[in-house]
This record gives sequence, C-alpha cells and structure tokens, in this order.
Amino acid sequence: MDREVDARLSAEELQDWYAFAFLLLRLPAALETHMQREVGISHFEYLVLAGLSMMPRHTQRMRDLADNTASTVSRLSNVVSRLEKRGWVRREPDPDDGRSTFAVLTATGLATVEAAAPRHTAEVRRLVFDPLTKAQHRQLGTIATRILRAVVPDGPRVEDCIPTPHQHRQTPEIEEPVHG
Amino acid sequence: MDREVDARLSAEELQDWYAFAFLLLRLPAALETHMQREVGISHFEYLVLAGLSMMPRHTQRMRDLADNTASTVSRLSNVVSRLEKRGWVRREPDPDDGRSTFAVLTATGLATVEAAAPRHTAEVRRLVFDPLTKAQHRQLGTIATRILRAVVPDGPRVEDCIPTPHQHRQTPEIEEPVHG
DNA sequence: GAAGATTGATCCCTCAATCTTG
DNA sequence: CAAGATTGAGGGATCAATCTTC
Repeated sequence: MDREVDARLSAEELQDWYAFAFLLLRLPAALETHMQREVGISHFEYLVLAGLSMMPRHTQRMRDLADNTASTVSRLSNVVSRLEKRGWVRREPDPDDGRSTFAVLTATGLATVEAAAPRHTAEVRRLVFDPLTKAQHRQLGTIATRILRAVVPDGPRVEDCIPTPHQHRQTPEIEEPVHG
Repeated sequence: MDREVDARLSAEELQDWYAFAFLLLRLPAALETHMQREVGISHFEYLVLAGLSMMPRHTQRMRDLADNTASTVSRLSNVVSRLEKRGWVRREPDPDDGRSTFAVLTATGLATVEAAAPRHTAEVRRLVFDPLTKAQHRQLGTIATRILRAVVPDGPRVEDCIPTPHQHRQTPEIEEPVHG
C-alpha cells in the first residue's frame, strides 16, 4: 500500500474491476436519463409502478414492495407520496394489520406504466442484451446473483422478487382517484 | 404490452435482468456505505483521490480526470471544491492553456487515499471477486466492456482510463515513458 | 464558434427520529 | 420490545446558464 494504491488487485483484476466500476457509474445514469426524457419519470418510479402493475389487484404492502424494488421502506414511502400526488398510486390501510399500508396502482398509473414499459424494455435490450451473446446473458445473471449474495446475505432471493406477470390487468375495481 | 408489462423479455432474460438490476441498486449503495463508515469519504471522492494518486506528479487536468472517473466535468468540479476545502486537493492553472485547470493531490490527500486504499480494495475483493471463479472474473470484465460500449459509444476505452500505478509516490517532475 | 471549467437551482436519496400497532 | 411506516433535515447529483480562453 506504500507503493501502489490498488496493490492488492492483480493487473487482470484491476482491469476487470475498472470495466465493471465504470458500468456501475454509467448504466444507471443512462437508464435514468432515458426514462426522464422519454416518459418523464425516474427509473426507480418505473420500478415501483411496474412492480405494482404485475401484482394481484395491483396492490402490495409497502414492506414487500420495498423488497421487490431492492429499496428501503423509507425511500419507497417518499416515492409513493410523489406518485400519489401525480394520481398514479393511492394508499390503503390493511384491514388485517393496523401497522401495514397497501400501495395500490390507479387506472391512470396503469396507463402510464403500460406506455412506459415497451420503451424501457427496448432500452434494456439495446444496452444490455443486444451487445451480449446468449451464453453471456446467463453468465451475467449467475454472476450478479453471486455478488448479490455477498452484498446482501440476508436479503430475499432474486427469484422471489420478480413479479409474476400472470395477474396483469386483472380485476377492474375502483377506477378513478378522487382529486380533480 | 397489453397483457404483460415486460412482454418483450423472455422468462430467462427477465430473471437475468432482475438479478443485474438489483445489483445495480445494491452494490453502489454498499460501497458507498462502506467508504463513509470506514474512511468518511464518498466512493466517488475516493475514485478521484485514487486516480490522482497514480498520476505523474499527482496531477491531472479536470477534463481528463473526469474521463478517468467516468464522470462529468461539472460533477468533478463540485467534488474537487469539496476536496479542496478538506485540504486534500488544490487547483493549479495550466501554464500552456488558459482554459485548462489542474487538480493536484496534496500530501494530506495522499495520506488519506493511502489509508483508504487497502480497505476499499479488501471490500471490493470481498463483494465482487471472492464470490466468483477466475473464469467469471474475466467474463465480468468482458461483459461490462461490451455493455459499456453500447452505453457510451463515443466514450474512451476503459483500458485508457486505468491509472498506471508505476508513477505512485514519485518525487521530482520527470516525464515517464509509457511501458509498451 | 468550440472547448475547458464553474456555479447554482432543483430534485432526489439517506438516515435518524418518531409514531402506531402487534 | 419488535415491526411497519412516515417525516424532515442535510448532503450530493444533475443540468442549464455562464464565463473565459483558444
């Protein structure tokens, strides 16, 4: 450490790390810019809306939604408040547990996320999947899962956080939010 | 897109993408928290200090330093101002080009980054390299480079942004030839 | 006009404090 | 006391506007 700052990384590791570190800086910024320009929402707001859109009745507890978006309840609470002001999400109390709160996607919110989804997916495909071979797709998934296990040892498994798309567009319930 | 929000991604791709997307959210946060708790600086501040520490005379133009930290000149300018207030970096005018500004690491700044480096490297090893096989190290580097090319097509090559450690702790103003 | 650099308004995230319910 | 959730203060990133020099 006296002569070289990154002495504990070999030359090969250093190069692999820099490529990855740059990606960690650049890719989220690119996805963020794309969502802001194309749809006018943040990437994280999209994650929240998309997550809700694929849940039964478009509803999920704040606690579980935070897990499914790799976030914290605090951050989620702030974002849901913003989404509520835009009329895309509303809060509902949990009748079975007074501590719990449901986040519910509104009809307007569903329309928003349905308009945003194909553009976002296309961008992910363009930036992440198109440059890679199919073997590399799987390698990326495997590698990411392994690192994630080290980063968040007690976190939920990724497979358990992928919303199942079956329930989309299920029950037409209450349509419009109250505010005008 | 009417039935399923992420219809354009196959089930396999969806799982790979979620694992990677979660990593994009969790790993930077983990590195950030680690640096703040252990050293009291942000991860990006460390990148700046470490980059400077490995340049000849611990000096680099703002423009080039921004490239080497996958950043923008604007962000870098704000950060360097903060580092200047802490006494770790100082600005110097470029005698050859009135538009250009040099960022120079101070002795205190060098001591700081030298104290921080082994801890940061150890954390990177623990979170990124230890969970992977050597083959996966290379795969990660290759994959990251490929995606980066799609994200920043006109950006500098990663190899050109890795500070060469040869020059560290150099005393006099000597122009060093690059090793072939 | 183009390139290097700085500034500041605005937005968002983080984190600790707080509250309520189980 | 533990778990779910909210709030607000403080800090950092973004982006457009601006300035200077080539």
